[in-house]
Amino acid sequence: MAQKPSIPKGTRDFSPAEVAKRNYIIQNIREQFEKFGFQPIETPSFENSETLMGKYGEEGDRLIFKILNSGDFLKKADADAYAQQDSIKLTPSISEKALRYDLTVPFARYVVQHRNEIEFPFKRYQIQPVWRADRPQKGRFREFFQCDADVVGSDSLWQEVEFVQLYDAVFTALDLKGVTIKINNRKILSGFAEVIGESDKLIDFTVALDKLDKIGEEGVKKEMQEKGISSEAIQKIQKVFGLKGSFSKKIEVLKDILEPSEIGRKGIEELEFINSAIQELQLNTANLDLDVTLARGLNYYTGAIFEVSAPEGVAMGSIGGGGRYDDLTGIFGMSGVSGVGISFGLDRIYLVLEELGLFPETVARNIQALFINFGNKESLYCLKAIKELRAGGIAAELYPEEAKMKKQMAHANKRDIPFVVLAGAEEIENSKFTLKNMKTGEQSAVTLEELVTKLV
RNA sequence: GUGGUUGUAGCUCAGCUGGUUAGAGCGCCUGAUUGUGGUUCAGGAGGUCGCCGGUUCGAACCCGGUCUUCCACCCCA
Repeated sequence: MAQKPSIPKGTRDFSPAEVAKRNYIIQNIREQFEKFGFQPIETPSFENSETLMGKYGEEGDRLIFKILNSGDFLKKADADAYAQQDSIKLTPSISEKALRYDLTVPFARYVVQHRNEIEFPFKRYQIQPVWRADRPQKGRFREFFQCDADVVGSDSLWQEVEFVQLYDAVFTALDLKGVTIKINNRKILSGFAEVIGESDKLIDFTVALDKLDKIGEEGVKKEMQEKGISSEAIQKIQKVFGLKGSFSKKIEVLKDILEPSEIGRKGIEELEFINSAIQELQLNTANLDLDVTLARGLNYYTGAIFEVSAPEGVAMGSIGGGGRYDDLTGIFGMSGVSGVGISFGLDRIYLVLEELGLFPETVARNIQALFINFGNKESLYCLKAIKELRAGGIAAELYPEEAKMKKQMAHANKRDIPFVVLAGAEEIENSKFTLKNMKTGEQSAVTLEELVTKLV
């Protein structure tokens, strides 16, 4: 009969304490988003498959959760594909909907669909769960929250400058000091590929370069060679591997390397613009760093690429990412509209704050006082007081059963309720309440007015 | 999707090369204390050893499968 209940791989339940902490993060992010002028939208959990499929590359398609058609779906299945055991070919005929994989593509769809109602540039934020059929690991789930802020309809590089500041503002608000905002530019990467004469191998080249800190210089070169990039070509950008020092020092080296490439020079120009603005404006707690090995989201980023890593010493993948995509809405038939945006990984930020003990103690909402239940007459007397307290903004409740005193006290204790109020025959007679401080154990007889002032 | 890893009470973990009734600490429940919790003391409940199958006289332990956990690829928040 009773099967052991469980939840799917990579999903989680959240306890009241966990929800409180998650809300604390969301609240801070939302506050900053709104301060920067972003407005919230929400989109459905699932989209038409064709909206999502093919937007994240082949790998992405594999990781999209497909929803099986309702009804007798096999009747409409592609018989050929089924006979050939070709899952990829069969899928469109048995699944027409899929769970949202990220918030960017649904946003692009939203913009195109509502273009006549939207005032551009449009700054929207969106905080919703997304789903990926990935293999779970630490900080990697199959259902997780993204908190995105994007601007569409503005080519201005000031947007990038604003996003760097937004990252800084959020992590400062969360008291998470020392995060590194890594920035790169797709044009730099294109420049590299151009300089070595391998423009058609841009993706292979950058994917390999992205692994520099993981597999080292030799590993990267080896992988590049395996992808058909000659050692002479690699030699031309040898300096890239030794790139270090300040932002401007790296820029100087890049200028040298990318001199022959027009697109490369353009990338440098953009990075310099952003960096000098940030130098002038200053960041509160975050660091801005140029990282030419950064190559995420290459499928659509065309300009700036952002990634945020946790403070040093915390083993966690990136806690945020983003970038500029010049033709965000082109895939849905609305071309020439540029987008740029960033994302915060709520679940990972949670793990980092937890590890560093950065959640304030006050995140969990709790009642101020529990009234002990001595019976119906006493309960009514208490509820009148509780009504007053609530009207004054104080959270309070009555223990629902006329249980043993010990049980009621223990309940207050386990719930970490700071005060207990007792009102029995004697208190009622004197129009008083006995207020007990659960931490110190002190208790005193007070009037209703005193009760309100003491519990505020 | 590939390779590996983990799974014993609510929690953290013991359990000797397979051998009777599977243990500890913490937590939980009851009482000492029928208007006083957090301390103490006494007692108690709780496990188809992830699940299914196999080998064996006998399996928590060995084998296969499956689910789950974590890790490395891939990719990514």
